[in-house]
Amino acid sequence: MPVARPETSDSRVIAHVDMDCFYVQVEQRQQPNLRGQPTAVVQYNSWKGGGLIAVSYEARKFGVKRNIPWFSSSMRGDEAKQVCPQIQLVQVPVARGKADLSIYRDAGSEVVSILARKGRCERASIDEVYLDLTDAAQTMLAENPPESLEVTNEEVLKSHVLGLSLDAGDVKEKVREWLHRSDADQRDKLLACGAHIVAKLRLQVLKETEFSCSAGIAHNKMLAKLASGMNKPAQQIVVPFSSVMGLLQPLPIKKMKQLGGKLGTSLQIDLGANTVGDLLQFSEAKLQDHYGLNTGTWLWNIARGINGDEVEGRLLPKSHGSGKTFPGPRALKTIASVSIFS
DNA sequence: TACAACGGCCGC
DNA sequence: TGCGGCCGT
Repeated sequence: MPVARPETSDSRVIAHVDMDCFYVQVEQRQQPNLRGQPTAVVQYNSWKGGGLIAVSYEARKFGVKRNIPWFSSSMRGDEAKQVCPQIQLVQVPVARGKADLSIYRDAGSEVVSILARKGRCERASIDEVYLDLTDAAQTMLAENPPESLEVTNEEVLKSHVLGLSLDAGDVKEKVREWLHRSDADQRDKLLACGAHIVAKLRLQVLKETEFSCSAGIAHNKMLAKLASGMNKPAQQIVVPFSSVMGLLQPLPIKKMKQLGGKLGTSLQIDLGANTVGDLLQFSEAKLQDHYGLNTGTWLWNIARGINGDEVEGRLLPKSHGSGKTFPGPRALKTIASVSIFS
């Protein structure tokens, strides 16, 4: 059996790119008069003004909230009008009697085609992309490391660095310091390169598509995804190794991807674990007893910020036309998450 | 409170 | 392989 790389020394560079209120941005590009205005995209407007599926940040200031209409309704078009009378409501196109999201899917493809210039892309949803920048970051570190850059892209200096103390002094200067440290851990240097690359990519996306996005840069998909949502819109954040436990420890268990449902509830009720940090006290065997080998190991790992999931390289949201089936992306995933014990 | 969705993933 | 449960959008 080949020796597996311990996940605890994971030095990949993974970005999670999250488009900002994407459906709204797509409509605002089409109708520039909507830019800067409180705007929401609704589908099925016949019942109480339609369900909100995207809300601009201007509208959010008025308390307009996104709503998953087919799931415990909270706010619909009529209600949005009440709290924000000037809100612009745009309807999702309808084809064959159903909401047709294809214009948004196509707009997402524009973004992916730009991101894919720098690394392997996985479309996680209509408006979210994972990007594996390991190779690009290693190349940059070898050939053009941040510490030797003569001119630094201003955008990367707007990055957030999780755990960086910002009590006093010039924030931008502290970020510059962190990004350009020559004595940093090698893994942090790779993340710094990732931050530079992502900053440029986000500018390029803005230039070519007019869409803004937010991003998280970390050593695995789980952490990158957690981070990308922390500062929206139009911002990015890096998660250094040293900040991982501080991020996870107080995090409510239900906020973790895959733990928002019944499994998360069971962890709270059956194990009394309300934060990710609470999971640390349970042995792997104990978690496996409760939830099976795979899930138990997965839980033990994520509590420690370990996640071996690969960026899969799916550029298209659906697999139509290719009759080709391949054996097992699943097997790989299982091996990755168990490998630290071998 | 359901009402009007859909795709990916997983285990059986 | 197909189906149902689960999960997130």
